[in-house]
Amino acid sequence: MDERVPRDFETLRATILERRQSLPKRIAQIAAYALDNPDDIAFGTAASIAASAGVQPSTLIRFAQQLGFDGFTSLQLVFRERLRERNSSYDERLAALRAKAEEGAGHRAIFDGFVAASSTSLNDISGRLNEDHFEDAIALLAKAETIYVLAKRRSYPVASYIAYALGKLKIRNQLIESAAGLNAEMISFASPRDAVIAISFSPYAPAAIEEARVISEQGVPIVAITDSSFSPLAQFAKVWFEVAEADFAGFRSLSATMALAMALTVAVGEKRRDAGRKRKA
Amino acid sequence: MDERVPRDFETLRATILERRQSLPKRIAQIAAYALDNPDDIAFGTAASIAASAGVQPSTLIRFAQQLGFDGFTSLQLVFRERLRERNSSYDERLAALRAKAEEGAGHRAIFDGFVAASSTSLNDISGRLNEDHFEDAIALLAKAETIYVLAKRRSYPVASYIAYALGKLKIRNQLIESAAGLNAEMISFASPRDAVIAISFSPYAPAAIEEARVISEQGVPIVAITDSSFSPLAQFAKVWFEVAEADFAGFRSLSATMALAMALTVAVGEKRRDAGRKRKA
DNA sequence: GGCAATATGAAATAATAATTCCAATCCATA
DNA sequence: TATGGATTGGAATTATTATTTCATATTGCC
Repeated sequence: MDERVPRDFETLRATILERRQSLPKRIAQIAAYALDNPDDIAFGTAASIAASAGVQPSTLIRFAQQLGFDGFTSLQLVFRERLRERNSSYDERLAALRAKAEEGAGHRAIFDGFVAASSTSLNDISGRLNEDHFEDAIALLAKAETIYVLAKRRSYPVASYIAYALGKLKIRNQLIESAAGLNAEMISFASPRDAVIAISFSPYAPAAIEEARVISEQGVPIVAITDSSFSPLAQFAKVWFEVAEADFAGFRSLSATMALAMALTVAVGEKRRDAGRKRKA
Repeated sequence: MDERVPRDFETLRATILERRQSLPKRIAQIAAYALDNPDDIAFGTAASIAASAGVQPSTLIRFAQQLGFDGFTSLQLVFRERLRERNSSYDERLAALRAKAEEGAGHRAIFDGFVAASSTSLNDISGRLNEDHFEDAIALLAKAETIYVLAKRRSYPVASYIAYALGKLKIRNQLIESAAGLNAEMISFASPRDAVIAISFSPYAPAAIEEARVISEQGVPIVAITDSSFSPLAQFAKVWFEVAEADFAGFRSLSATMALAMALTVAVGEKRRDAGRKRKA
């Protein structure tokens, strides 16, 4: 007990991670369990925790001792303290954030700001998603041969995630990228039997708008995700969604757009699976 | 024990308030204490709580019995459960949505699921961001000549957003992409005066890990965003963040990672501005 | 492959904590 | 103010739980 014993959870966590390599098998097992189920450690008895983790109570005590505690009980105190702090400070933290962000102080405030912006955006979209539009968009995309994904600059991350997800769902798709300068050719392959997911927010990237125009003139239906009815994207789209992302420090959140994009993608995948099943039956 | 015993904290609270008038003095005393210090009830022992409340342990037990519990222990369980639920209410909501989606309950459920997964992730990260690590990461990145951004597959959208934001903030950066197959060369330019933001989640893309290894061997400091202490990325990183993203329908949310990434980026921008101002003054 | 050091399992033991019991006190009512 | 019932305090008892111990197994090393 003369060594410096971790007194708060974060230190404890760090200590465990640091020593992980050198811990014996069973001790490592309980170490992993502790980090995964901190609540169980906080409330359980040595016997119950040991059983859940698949070890003997004595191992649990040895684990505590290796960390410098004099027994399981003192180790448990750290886990309990963590729960206490977490719950008591939540409301206070939220109030403090607003004040802090106002006076532009501290990096933590920046982080909290982005979290708040994301939460706000999610909260907002969950209340105003138009379900009819959503169904229309899914139907439209589900019958497409190839789904083209079109987005530039700020929206590009969303496009790349859609492309990734479509790929994982084995849905043919094409991300319209500008690297090789072959976008025009890529677009020219699109036919009315395909479909496009286009994403653009103010200030609308000119390239994205132009490509959307061209592709819609080829008769390819477009599902658009954009930020207002005045968006140039909306006029080219068969179906469009309005997503209002909150911003912080000059950067808008992408969380609502991401959530909508993922939902569209997965719903399309599901619809296709159902259609395939029906065709067989 | 045949009466209906309060099984959740809210019911218990209501019951206590209702009967408050008719309770004997000492019992009322412990009742007031319980509502004022629910955490103490959750964590303490009968003796310690009784002492804090200024009563005898036996009174505490009588109090529990008057409420219909068969002893202090069962009363305490309600207080403990309350602490647990505080943390897991989002999780439960998410679990309910997952179950719904499983049984094929409409496309709206899919959308709600992704929104819930994102909210959960944000909620989670806001409580467990390590501020010291955060500051370390900012300091490390702020003094880098070039910031390299490394992420593959699912994490790639985050990387592309970071690159976009760094660009807007006029911070020199290089996204390590695989399109042209020149990654090795790109990486070889990195020096210890640069820094890397690397992002990878289980199952870790082998290319990402390998590139992180090489670049760290060149002495370039790495800031990693990953999902567990067992991540191979963690071992190469100077600073690393654990982000637990909730998943839905097989796709994990990116919202927490995005929020952290944006906060890092903007904070680095701010730190550089401050440093520049100081130099001039 | 054999030996020492280390780790683990299981049961015995010690410690701690909950509960019960009974005498003392309080309080309302006659 | 006397009396019965309810309430309370505090110690005794019982239970639960943590810890220790020791025999057995495993691991690393020569």
